Amino acid sequence: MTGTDSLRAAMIEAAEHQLAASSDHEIATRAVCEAVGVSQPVLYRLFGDKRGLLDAVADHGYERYAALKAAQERTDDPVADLLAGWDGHMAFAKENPALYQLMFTPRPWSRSTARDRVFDLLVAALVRCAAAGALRVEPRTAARLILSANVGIALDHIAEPALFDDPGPSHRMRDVVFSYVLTETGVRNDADPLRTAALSLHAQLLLTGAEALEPAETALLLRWLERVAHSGRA
Amino acid sequence: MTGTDSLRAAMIEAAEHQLAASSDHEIATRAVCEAVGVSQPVLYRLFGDKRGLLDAVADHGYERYAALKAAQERTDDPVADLLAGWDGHMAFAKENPALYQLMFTPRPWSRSTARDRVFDLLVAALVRCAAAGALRVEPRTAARLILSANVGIALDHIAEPALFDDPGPSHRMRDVVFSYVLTETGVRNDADPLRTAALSLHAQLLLTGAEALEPAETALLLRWLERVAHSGRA
DNA sequence: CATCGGGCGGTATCATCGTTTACATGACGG
DNA sequence: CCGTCATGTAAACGATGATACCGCCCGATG
Repeated sequence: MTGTDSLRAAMIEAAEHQLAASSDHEIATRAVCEAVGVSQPVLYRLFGDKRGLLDAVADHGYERYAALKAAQERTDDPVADLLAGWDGHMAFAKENPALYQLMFTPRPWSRSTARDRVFDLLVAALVRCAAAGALRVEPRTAARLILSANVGIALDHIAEPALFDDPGPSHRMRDVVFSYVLTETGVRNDADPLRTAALSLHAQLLLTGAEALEPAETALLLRWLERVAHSGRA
Repeated sequence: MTGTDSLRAAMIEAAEHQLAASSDHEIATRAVCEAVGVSQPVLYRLFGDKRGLLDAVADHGYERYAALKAAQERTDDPVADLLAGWDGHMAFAKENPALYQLMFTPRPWSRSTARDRVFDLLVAALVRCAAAGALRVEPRTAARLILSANVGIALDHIAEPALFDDPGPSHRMRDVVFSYVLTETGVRNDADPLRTAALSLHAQLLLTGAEALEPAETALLLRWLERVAHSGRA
């Protein structure tokens, strides 16, 4: 029992290691077998297929993902947990790009449940938010929205890893989707609404002008709007 | 000249066709060569690599994508064009799942510019919106947000193609991200943009105030905003 | 206790794939 | 007329995913 199981685990770990080390996000069944000192038929006995091995690697990736989540979440503020969960998701993608794509990118004929289980994890966190009265839509609906958006920017960042250093896009996306999903009390909008409103009116004034104001008033208004718009920023 | 170019095109088309027909989203260089009646070295002469062929297929996919966009957009309402562009993107993903993943999923060592060019296309559409005063953030920032979200749900739908029949999640995501990116006038287009911008800033000033302005200045600004907001009204 | 049978792993091999080498042909310019 | 380049072919090489077949150990059974 434990013999074959530990062998399974060893092969999965070797496969995951080689996947992370490979430059083209691919693994060779031979190399995995050699790494654990067995022959290829044992791989096909244990996993049935190369795809079976990859599915197992993806599921094992979910275990690590879940462990990372369980280690950091569970404060008394479910909304804060949600935000931290988003950032943790991005960190996981940054540290395991190949494994991340294996887990969250559609693979034909895949039987891995990693993505579904991450979805369920997210639903659970959202249900806690709903219990706190912070959720505006159905948890599964919100989860689909959040997970898709999260995967979207994560893949964007993986394609251009330099972007991982700038939390701007990720946090922007995060706040956008959460501001829809959560109630007003739950929103942590670090984008200054006053500033955006001022910018919007500034643009509109430049475009169309305002007949209700004298030209001098409009000019002074524009300068005030600039001061408001640049107040909190560099 | 045209000979090699038409050969190139034929191989790309054959590769794209076989990619769409393959069950595992993979192609074989041999099969592509046989389909056009040439030997394998010509493939390596024309594309250098299998990856080169895939890059060419992805770029050709962009051509079809751009053609589809050019055929449908360009009304006089740039915001409506944006919404139609989102739906067109989803339709493209539904009809060409394998090609879509080739274009929008990160591939190591890929030199395809398909995704970047789609990004530029989106930026252009957003600049038209900004010229109409409907954009609240920088076009490139908005484009990154929109494209990532669009790719996110598109991949979600590709993983579970039954979801393509329900426009709910896609439109929800679309409205969420657009409601952040566009001004109020963009999502509810019949109102006077200047008036709504003034109303928005008025509300924000009442809520939070502006540290960049003196209290007297803020008071005068509020009265001006009221005049602007009620200018065109009955 | 002797024997049998089935899990468990190894050896050798196959089919296919991506890629390259070596060679053939045909056009074109000096 | 001949060399050079472009263009294409035939054949092969190494690596890969997958398999048919053989042996070994070990517990069950008479």
